[in-house]
Amino acid sequence: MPTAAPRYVSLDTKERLLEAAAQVFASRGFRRATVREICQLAGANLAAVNYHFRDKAGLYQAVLEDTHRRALEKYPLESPADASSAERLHRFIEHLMFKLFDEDLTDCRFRIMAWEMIEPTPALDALVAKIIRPLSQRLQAIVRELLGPAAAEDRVRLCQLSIIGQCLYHRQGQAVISRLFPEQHYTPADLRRLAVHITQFSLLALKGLAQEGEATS
Amino acid sequence: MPTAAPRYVSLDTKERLLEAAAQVFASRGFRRATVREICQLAGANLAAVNYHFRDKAGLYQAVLEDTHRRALEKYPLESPADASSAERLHRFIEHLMFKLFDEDLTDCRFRIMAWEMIEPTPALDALVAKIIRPLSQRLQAIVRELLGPAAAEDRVRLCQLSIIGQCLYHRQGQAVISRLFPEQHYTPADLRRLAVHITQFSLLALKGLAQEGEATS
Amino acid sequence: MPTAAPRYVSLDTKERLLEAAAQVFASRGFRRATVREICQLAGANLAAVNYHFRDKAGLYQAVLEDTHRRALEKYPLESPADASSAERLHRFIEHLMFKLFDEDLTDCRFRIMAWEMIEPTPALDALVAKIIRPLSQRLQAIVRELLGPAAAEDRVRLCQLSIIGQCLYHRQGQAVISRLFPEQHYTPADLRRLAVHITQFSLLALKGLAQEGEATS
Amino acid sequence: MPTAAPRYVSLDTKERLLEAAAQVFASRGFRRATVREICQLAGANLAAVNYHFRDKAGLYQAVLEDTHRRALEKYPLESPADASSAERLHRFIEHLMFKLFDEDLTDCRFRIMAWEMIEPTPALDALVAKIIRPLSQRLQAIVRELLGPAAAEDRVRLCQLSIIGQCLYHRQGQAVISRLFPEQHYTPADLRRLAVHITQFSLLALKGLAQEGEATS
DNA sequence: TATGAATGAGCCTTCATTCAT
DNA sequence: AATGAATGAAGGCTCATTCAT
Repeated sequence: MPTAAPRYVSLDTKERLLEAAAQVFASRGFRRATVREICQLAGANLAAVNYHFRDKAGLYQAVLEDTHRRALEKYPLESPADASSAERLHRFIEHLMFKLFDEDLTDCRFRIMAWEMIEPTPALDALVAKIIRPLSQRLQAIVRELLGPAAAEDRVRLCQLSIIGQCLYHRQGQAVISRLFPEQHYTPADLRRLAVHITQFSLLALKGLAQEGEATS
Repeated sequence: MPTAAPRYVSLDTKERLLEAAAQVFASRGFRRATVREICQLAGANLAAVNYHFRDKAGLYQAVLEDTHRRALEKYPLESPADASSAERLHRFIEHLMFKLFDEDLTDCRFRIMAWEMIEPTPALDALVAKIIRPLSQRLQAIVRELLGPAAAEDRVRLCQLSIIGQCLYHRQGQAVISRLFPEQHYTPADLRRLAVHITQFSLLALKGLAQEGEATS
Repeated sequence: MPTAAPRYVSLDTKERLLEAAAQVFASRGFRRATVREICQLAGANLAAVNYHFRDKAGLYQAVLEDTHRRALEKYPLESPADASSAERLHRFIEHLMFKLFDEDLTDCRFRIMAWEMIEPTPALDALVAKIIRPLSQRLQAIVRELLGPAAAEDRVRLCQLSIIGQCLYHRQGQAVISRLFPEQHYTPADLRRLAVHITQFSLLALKGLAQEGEATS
Repeated sequence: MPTAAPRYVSLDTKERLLEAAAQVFASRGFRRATVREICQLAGANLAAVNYHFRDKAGLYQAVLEDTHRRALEKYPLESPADASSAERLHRFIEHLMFKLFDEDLTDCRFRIMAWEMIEPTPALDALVAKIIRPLSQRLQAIVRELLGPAAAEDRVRLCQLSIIGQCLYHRQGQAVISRLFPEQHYTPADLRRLAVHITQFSLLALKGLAQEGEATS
């Protein structure tokens, strides 16, 4: 009778690989990440990636799935429908900002997504379907509430893109921003302030557009 | 009767190389671009890059300089100080949007810059100094006018970033946007509409912030 | 019945590489030696050098260390302090001559050093520290004994260089020597004769200098 | 009637090339010298070498011939048979030492020869015939005079090699010598002192051997 | 006569992957 | 189940040389 207890021996390496890969993929993107660096960081053999995940691409896929699963466990789909739409917009933006600058990497989906935007891989379709579209729909609902039912579909979409754009630029444009404005930092306190600004900026714009819409109709 | 006009025959290879490089660098970034692909596209020998530009990095530098020079010829520095600040904001945004989506590649600086944001090269500092900072200062002046003299430095900066972010996202997030919103296109007409939206969105936000500022003081 | 003895099969490539590299480095020097030739001679893949030694430079380093280790095994540090200084000088010279012409390549350090003299690499400092300086000090002690305690530092040094020079020239000047004097060969017997000559030549000089020194003082 | 006067226009480039090549070949040897560096130093076009000398090898050949010709003009074959053999040995050694360390490069044959010893080129045979053998014969004559007529052919040859070896080592072993003995320099004064040492060392040895030879016979 | 331009061969290195235990 | 060893493809670069004026 073999040992009945499950053996977690080999999970170790696999898990370490996943963790190391998440880190490397998040900071370098898929293409610039090297299997070597990942294995080294994980203290694993160079061939371990191919053994456990068939492929560099397989590892990437696995990282995405793993991080998604973990994120769902950690942040169950919250839907505090009771809060005001303005409040919900603020929370959405703050959450996104913190994710984008989360050095902890327990959930690196957002940073990896930033890479996928620049150099998409075959994994992008799945990412969009599983992560981005749901987020987009939540944002869309908030924006629609704020614009009023009369707002055109186009208008809602463009506003949504305006909001997301403001957030993402701070992550993707960091190299430029830090050169233009060395005084701009990204401590948690800064991120909170930033979220407040973007929320305020967007709310004012949305309210203005809502009024214009009414006036027009 | 011999041709009196100078013959630019031998300039060809160098120019073809520059053009091909602009294209490849714009679509792949510096690191992923390969000298081989550039030479192949230009119909030139692999060693031609070394001969004419010393380096892959030298070629990159040359592309940036060449494209900058060409851009200055094509779009001389306009300064219609007579227009209203709102009008000037609109023109700034529209100009930026058209640049970001200029498939013509006579001026690929903006697309290359999008790459530099993600994986900066030593050329970034020069790019910031020569191209980005001047643009930033023009935008800053406009924003300050709209926010009023009482606005804090910080506020001006964040608003500027909010505006730029809205514009850039359409370029950098295209892979995601096209999946989320297949109906979103980027024809010249679309770009014009987009510029109008971003201008409107930002103006409303800026005006709102200006009023709040006054109320506070 | 499976073999109980450990199987060194997989050590082969690395060792073959070391051996081939020793041969090529000894005959071409570091710069002119090509990884290709080494790999071909070793029957190994071109990337094997990178795998096992990281670098061409790493392989070079490894060759030097390996050959040094092997040499120490083969010729343990002899210190027959009982012999006369003349006798010790003779042994020193003979040993050096044999090393310089050891075609066996189990110890190619001396031939590689001949290259390092011409085009030094970063490895030279270590070579001097580990191999040359100890030898030099042994020779210096012998020379000092023969010159007497009154001899100036300078004198000892120059005599040492005169002795080494006589030995090395036979190795480094071989291309010229074999053309000038086709009758000059380097069989073991010749080497022994050569060592006798150099010893005799140097002893006479040293004794003469010692007497002069006395006369002067 | 074309211009009768000879045109020295193009000689300039050719001469500059020869001079630059001498310098580069002397300091790097034939193989490590690059056409690029030579042309750059000469301020000439990259193709100039091939145009004027057909080949890198052709340029090398030309340098050797040119330098030889110049040397003959500058130092006509002196044969001061009146001086004592000891005196002539001293002059021979001092002359060689100065040549080996002549940074001026009007006559770089000796430094190039040092390279030919290490990595011979097809030019070596000619070098030996035209330069080295004559020198060798002069030295041989001096040595024979000092050893006396009874000395065996072998003995004369080995003594000759001992003398040359002492001289050459200072040039070829410089990388090692400067590490072992930082106090050893090669100013003209040092070279004179060095020549005195080597002469003294060798004379004592030769005299000793001459006496032994007499005693034996 | 002389040269800017172009070329092909070769070098070292890195990378993801596969093989053979 | 896991890994040390090995591999082929590709990348950037340098070099001596040739071509076309």
